[in-house]
This record gives sequence, C-alpha cells and structure tokens, in this order.
Amino acid sequence: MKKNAQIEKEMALIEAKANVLKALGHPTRLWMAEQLANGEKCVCELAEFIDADFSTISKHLSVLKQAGVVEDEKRGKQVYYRLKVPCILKYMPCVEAVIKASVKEQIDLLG
Amino acid sequence: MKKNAQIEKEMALIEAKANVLKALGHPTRLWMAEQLANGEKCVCELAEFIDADFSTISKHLSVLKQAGVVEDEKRGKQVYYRLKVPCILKYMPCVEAVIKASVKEQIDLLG
DNA sequence: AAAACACATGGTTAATTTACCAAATAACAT
DNA sequence: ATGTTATTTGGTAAATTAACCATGTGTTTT
Repeated sequence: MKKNAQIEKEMALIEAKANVLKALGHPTRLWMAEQLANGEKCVCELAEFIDADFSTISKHLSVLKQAGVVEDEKRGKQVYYRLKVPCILKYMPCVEAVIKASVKEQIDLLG
Repeated sequence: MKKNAQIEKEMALIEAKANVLKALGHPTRLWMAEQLANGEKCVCELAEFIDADFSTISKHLSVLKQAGVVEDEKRGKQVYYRLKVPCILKYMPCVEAVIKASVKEQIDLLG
C-alpha cells in the first residue's frame, strides 16, 4: 500500500471515530444513550422526560442512528431504539474522571 | 435533597460529560489527543502534521484544554500539551466497534 | 535593545447545528 | 373509510462552530 493511501485510511478512521463521539457529545443524545443502556425504549418513553419538541427528539435519535450508536425497530405504532454496541457507555467513568480532575483543579485554585 | 435539585445535578453532570465527548468529536482534536497518548508534545510538533493555520490548531488545543482533556505547560519558547486523564483513549476500541458494526451492515446489505 | 520564534487572541465570515412549527407517513382503532 | 396515535421529514431562523488573517504576548537569540 502506498504511503498516501495509508494516511488517507487513517484519516478516514479518525473522522469516523470523531463522528461517533460527536453524536454522543450533546446532552440530550448522551442522556438518551444512557437510558438505552437499561434496555430498548420507544421514542415516546424517552420523550416523556425530555422537554423539547417531538421532532427535535426524533432528529437527535436519527443522529445517533446515523452514527451507528443505536438501531431502531418499528413494532406496531411505535419505534423502539436500542444501543447497538453497549460498550459505548462503559467509557463514562473515565469521562467523569476528566470532569472530576477539572473540578478538583478549580477547588485547589481557591485554596 | 429535593427531587428537583437531584435532577438538576444529573443534568449538570450529563452536560459536563457531553462537553468532554464533544471536545473529542472533531477529527483534528481526536487526532491530537491520540498523539498525546504517546507522551506530551509541543504545539509545533503537532502542527507539523496538521494542514491548518497555526491559530486554528491553537484554538483546537484550547477546546481540549477547556474540556479538561489536556493540560499545558510552557517551557521556554514552547508550550507542551499532555493528556490529563489518559484513560480517555482506552475507549477507542469500542468506538471502532461501532464503526465496524455499521460498515458490516452496509456490506450485508449489498449481499 | 532589536529581531526572531512559538503561541495565543480578536475579528470576520462561511458552514454547521439545533430548535421549533407545520405537514407527511404509517399503523392501529372505530 | 376515517380518525387517532406515534414518529419522521421539510422548512426556517437563531445559535454555535471552525477556519482564516492580522495582531498581540512572552521568550529566547543576536
């Protein structure tokens, strides 16, 4: 494989990964993903707790789906969403560690 | 603790986490973070491989810093950046699994 | 002290994202 | 068939982001 082809491949992978992280990088979408960790839910069940237009909710789910984080299945009138790769949330403790480190820094600054 | 206070606390945490993921949700920034997994680098070392204005690179680093993903230290003329919480990249295999699942789906679709 | 170097910051513009509303679709109930 | 419920889609305006250029700041080098 030529060098340039190799680099382009790496860039494509980076972009794909960034896209997944970006999809989870919105409060509403991250919350949705965390809810789905407890098992599939229909849109209406998620919507119950989100203060936003139904169309907004639907679009957020579509972003998650597009990124490959969730998959959906229509059953009757409802559409059920579930995590496609559950490990995606195993990460959160580390993300929280990042936050804790920052907060700790702030506190230390104050003495 | 009152119920509303509890919910607000949860929302604040979700927002903080989403912010970290969002910071990593850009190809350039994710690439930077991955480079730093091999040890600290100065801005100039990172810039060498990024085709963008120096100011753009600086701003991306500032986003990562703001999110608490990296920390910086000025030594002489140069500023060195390093990962603050290295586990942040342990996650990538799972992110890649998300991508693989999607790609596999595409392939299966084609028969 | 002046020039050179390594970064950061402010300003601007274009592109992207997000949210809402209205309208479309799809499945079930009547 | 018609109405109703669940969800998606298209359109649009406001907010955010990302890139560039020009300029500013701090640190060496001369």
